[in-house]
Amino acid sequence: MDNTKGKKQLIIEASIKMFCKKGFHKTKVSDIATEAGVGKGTIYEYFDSKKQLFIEMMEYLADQYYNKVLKVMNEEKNITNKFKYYILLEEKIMTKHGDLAQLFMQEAHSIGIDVHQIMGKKRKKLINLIANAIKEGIDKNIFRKINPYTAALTFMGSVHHILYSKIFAKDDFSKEINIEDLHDILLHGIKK
Amino acid sequence: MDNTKGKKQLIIEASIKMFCKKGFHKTKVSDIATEAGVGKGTIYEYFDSKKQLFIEMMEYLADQYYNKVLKVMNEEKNITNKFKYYILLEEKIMTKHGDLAQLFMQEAHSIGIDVHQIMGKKRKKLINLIANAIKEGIDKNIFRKINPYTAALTFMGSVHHILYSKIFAKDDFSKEINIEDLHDILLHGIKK
Amino acid sequence: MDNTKGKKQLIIEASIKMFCKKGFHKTKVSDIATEAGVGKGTIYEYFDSKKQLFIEMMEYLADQYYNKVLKVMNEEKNITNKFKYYILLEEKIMTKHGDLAQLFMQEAHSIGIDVHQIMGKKRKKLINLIANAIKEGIDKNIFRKINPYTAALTFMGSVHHILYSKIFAKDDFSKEINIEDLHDILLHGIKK
Amino acid sequence: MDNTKGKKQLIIEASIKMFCKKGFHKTKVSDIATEAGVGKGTIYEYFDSKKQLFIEMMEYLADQYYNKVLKVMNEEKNITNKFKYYILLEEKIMTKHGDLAQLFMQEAHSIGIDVHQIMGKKRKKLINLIANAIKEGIDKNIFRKINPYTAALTFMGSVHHILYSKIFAKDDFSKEINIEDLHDILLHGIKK
DNA sequence: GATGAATGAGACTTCATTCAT
DNA sequence: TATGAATGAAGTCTCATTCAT
Repeated sequence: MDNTKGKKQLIIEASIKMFCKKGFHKTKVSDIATEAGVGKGTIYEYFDSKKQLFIEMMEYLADQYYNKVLKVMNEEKNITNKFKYYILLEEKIMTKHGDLAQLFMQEAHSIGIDVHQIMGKKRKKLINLIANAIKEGIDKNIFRKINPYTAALTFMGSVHHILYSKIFAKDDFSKEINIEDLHDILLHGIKK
Repeated sequence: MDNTKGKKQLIIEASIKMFCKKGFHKTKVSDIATEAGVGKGTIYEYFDSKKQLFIEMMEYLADQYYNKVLKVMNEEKNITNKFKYYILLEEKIMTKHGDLAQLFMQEAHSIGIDVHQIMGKKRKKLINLIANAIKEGIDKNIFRKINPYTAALTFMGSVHHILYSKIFAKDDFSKEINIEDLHDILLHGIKK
Repeated sequence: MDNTKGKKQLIIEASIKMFCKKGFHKTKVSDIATEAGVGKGTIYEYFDSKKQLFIEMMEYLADQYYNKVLKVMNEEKNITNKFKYYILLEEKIMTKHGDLAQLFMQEAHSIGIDVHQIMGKKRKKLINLIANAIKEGIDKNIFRKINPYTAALTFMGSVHHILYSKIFAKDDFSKEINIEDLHDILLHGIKK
Repeated sequence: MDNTKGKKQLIIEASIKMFCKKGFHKTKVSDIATEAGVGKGTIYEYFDSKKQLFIEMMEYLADQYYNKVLKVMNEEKNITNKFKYYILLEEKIMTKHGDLAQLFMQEAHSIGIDVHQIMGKKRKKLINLIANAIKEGIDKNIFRKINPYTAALTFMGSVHHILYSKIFAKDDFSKEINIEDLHDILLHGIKK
């Protein structure tokens, strides 16, 4: 269990904790080593560089995230509920691991990672997941005939933005936002 | 003309260019100085530190952005068109200055700036602007009775996310997204 | 009065104040300019460099100091009293302007000034002053036949060292030192 | 042998050499590193800053100095000889390591170290050492009943000042000073 | 003469990475 | 395999000095 795989995992988990807390540049490799309870040199046994560790950590997180969404989308059969539960899942993730969401968006450029290249495929899979649910809704005549990708991106973007506001920005009005409203607006639109 | 205000402005504009191109950490103070055509020390005549320069630059950009949105919202009287033009404005901004949008979100945390504290007020004003337009739509019986803040945040989040996808992520399907669809979905919702 | 000579004097006096307070390296040329109420550039009208200003300031102080000792030595005719008053003068100077004494000793080396070359002549004059008083005492058969220069240096060194202890070091025992003891020991020696 | 203690010692010794030669401000950390034969970064493994290195170096030197004086005072039993040998020791130290003495007095203020706080205890011990020898002389009825602390400070001050003149100032008359005169004057006083 | 905005050389310090053990 | 002492490249910031006004 404490074999090679175990130690790599240990380091990744320590890096999640530290990178989330302080960001990429303010986290020292030695911080991660201390957090993981290994020597500084050991990190370089498993990862080529700090940057590479960051990339692998991002991929690991993206996988975890995708799997959670996948589970929700597969388990819930009612179309509109799928979207409701997706929103609830996002809320749960962001409340518990919101700093991860920030990490994803924030660091890539400044590190000089082409985040689109790395995360692209995973993101594509995720969007497809949502878009397929929308397609299904269209096919079942529950949804209007709209571009499912546009709709998926719209839906995801709205959810992220609002939850981000609600959880981080702490505007006075953000507090009053409730998940039902969000669900309602996204499903029914603004217009009468 | 080349007075104090002029030189400070010069440096801010050079910093926009460099920070956008390389991000905060990879941009050297000397890079900005060279770009601005001034000496390295001159930067420190006008700004206490690199971090402070970044903050002032962000505030400058936020003002510019707000003023553009304000203009659109004030000039267009037709409610649904307001939102259409808002989307078009965002598309224009992101196409031309998309790297700015990335800057905003990306660097703050890693620099150790409390971006919410700094940008909070400006963000609040912007959300109010959109929310007021929605309120107006509700009052005129054009929009459904929804929470205007939730709607505003939903709207803005969707627009950003989709445009970001369209312009940066360059997914195969993102390319096919068109502004009309976005406008349609946001106004009419997904459900029939 | 506010002519060239006046302004140079103004700068020297400001430099005394600032160099004493913060030392050579921590005093900025602009500090001195502000203190003198002139522009930074003006300093360079009167002095070639910060270092040169420091040297001229030292010479100015050395003159002042010498003149005070000279006055005491000339005015008091009683030989042993000359030494008593010399000690009292030193005490007064060190209490009021002790930071000057520190300046003299401290900065020269670190600035890269050959303090001995600069201050040498003035120091020589001062030692001669004391040595001559001792010679006079020897001639008048009041003092033992000792080397007057050794005695002068002994005398001056003791006075400085003790007053320094008393005024700056603030040892528990230094407080109890009194000027009469010092005078007594230097005049009568330690041995019975 | 080349263990942690050894390397720290190595750096301290290199710093003595360089600080003495050029003073605090003109000595670069890289100078010390080169002199010690280590990398620049290694200095910071052992010392928090250049200033801290200087302080630790001062403490090290003060200890060495105290131990030498202690040895002389303990080994010589004849009271008046103690003072003779003390003078000879000081002469030896100042001839060999006179630049150290300058360092002590010169740099502290300009660096912003409270030298009195740091060196206070060590200085106190040293003065006690000399004062105790004087007390012993008084008890044995060899010395007059004088304040032993005033006498100790007088004695030490004189010795330093004269040796400083002799060794550094190189006055014409300083050359002619001899140790016996100094010893004689300090023990017998000036007055008949 | 007087000014102070502009300058850029220079030094401290950090920290990712290496490598001998 | 695991380690952490050693390294040195790199970048921010300071401040004496200049020079156009």
